[in-house]
Amino acid sequence: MPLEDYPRPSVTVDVIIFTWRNDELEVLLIKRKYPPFEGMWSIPGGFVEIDESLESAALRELKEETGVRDVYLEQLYTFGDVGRDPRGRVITVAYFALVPAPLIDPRAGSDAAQADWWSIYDPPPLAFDHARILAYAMQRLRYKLEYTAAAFELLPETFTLGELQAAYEIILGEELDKRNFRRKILSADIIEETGDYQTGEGRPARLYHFREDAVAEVKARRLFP
Amino acid sequence: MPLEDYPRPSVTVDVIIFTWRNDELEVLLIKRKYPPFEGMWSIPGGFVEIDESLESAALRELKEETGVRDVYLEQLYTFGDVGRDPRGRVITVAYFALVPAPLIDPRAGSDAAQADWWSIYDPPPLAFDHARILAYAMQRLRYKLEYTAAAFELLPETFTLGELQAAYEIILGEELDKRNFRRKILSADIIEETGDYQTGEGRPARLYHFREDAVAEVKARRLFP
DNA sequence: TCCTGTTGGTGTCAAATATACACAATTATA
DNA sequence: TATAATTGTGTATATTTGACACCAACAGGA
Repeated sequence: MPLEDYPRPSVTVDVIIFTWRNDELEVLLIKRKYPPFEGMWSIPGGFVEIDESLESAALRELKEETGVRDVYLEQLYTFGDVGRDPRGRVITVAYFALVPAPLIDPRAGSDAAQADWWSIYDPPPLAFDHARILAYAMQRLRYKLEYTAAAFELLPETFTLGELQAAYEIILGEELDKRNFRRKILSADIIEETGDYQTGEGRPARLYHFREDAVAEVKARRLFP
Repeated sequence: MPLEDYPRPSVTVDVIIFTWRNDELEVLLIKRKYPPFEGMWSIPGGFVEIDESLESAALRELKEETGVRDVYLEQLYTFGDVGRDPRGRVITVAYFALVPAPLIDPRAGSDAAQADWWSIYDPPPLAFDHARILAYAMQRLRYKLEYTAAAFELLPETFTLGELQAAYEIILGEELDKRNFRRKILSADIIEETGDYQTGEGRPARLYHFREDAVAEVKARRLFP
């Protein structure tokens, strides 16, 4: 049973990268340089080569298009509707990742595609069915935050409890009680004080950092009811 | 940017079908009639045609190979490692479904492939990387049961609380307290008494049925801690 | 027919967890 | 130095979970 006898779907990978920036949730998008959808924004991605795994392809595309490397990818969903790409039948395996914004300079992509962060709440029109993929990724992110402490992966290395709570509230879309939030996070034993303080308007806030040795454990743990 | 210029991966769909039969969890497998892995058992599936969606392909293959139709499929994961199929580069999108055993006669497949139920706890050696896919599906099923009331989808139309609890216990791999289990299930308001009883050894047991109008609601709800 | 084995069905109390809620402490800035 | 803004803290109540033991109803065999 040969494999190349009749027309078959092509396969791409797309990677949704979220971060926390400017007090809101943002996503990394690239501006398309070629047709179709030339000049429109889209989720970074590209075709899977014959000799690379899906995850390798996702990491390669990400590096080529955005300069981003060394991120932890999680498979999101595979979108395969017939009409989703005007070039022909293309099935895309979507991945997503959470990264701290300061680690990434979107303009470092080696093929100089224009890449930039966009607010999740005010994204540009997107190519293909990428708006749908983005919506699905958002839903998954909310789900993930409800069940785990994943928000740390979005924040910078040190952060205050106020910032952490703000991130949870915006992503989950509901207000949380300050005292209950702090108690839950602190008793979960996944962050530690750095000893430093962040100053600004109002009383200075303690800075915390995520306990890296708790990553694996935390990823499986349920934090919010 | 043409789509057919260089070698690309092929795409298949595989469908893991679980049911509850003979007081255990079973999975539907088919015996391969052609190489590779001729004569070995495998998860039903096949190539995605150019003009059908992934889910359509999954339903079609399922009907062709097992006679099973009208099941609700959920996308599981996409497996795309380079060496997983000896015929060449094949990426497979795996789906899974929960069905009540009595609804299905595995031998009704139109191309007369041999299809049969196998215990999850004693499966035959499987072709390709299907053992891995099956293990992943099992994990997902357990996860699903922990978080929702999905076990109903496996049982026949009417069932006793004893049967329901037994299914949960075997799938989750732990014993549950009878009184607490009943309290939780009944207070969740997702099953109703039929009014009939099932007789047998010991005191007759009330029969219940799942409240179909609660399906959507229940799928999102968390039942076990 | 009655004894026995087997499975079905029920309530309570204690512990753990979640929720609601208000004010003093510390700084920047006007 | 007064004011505005933000951080940081404890307790009481309600809800949920977990542990636990006995009687009820039937089948089958003595």
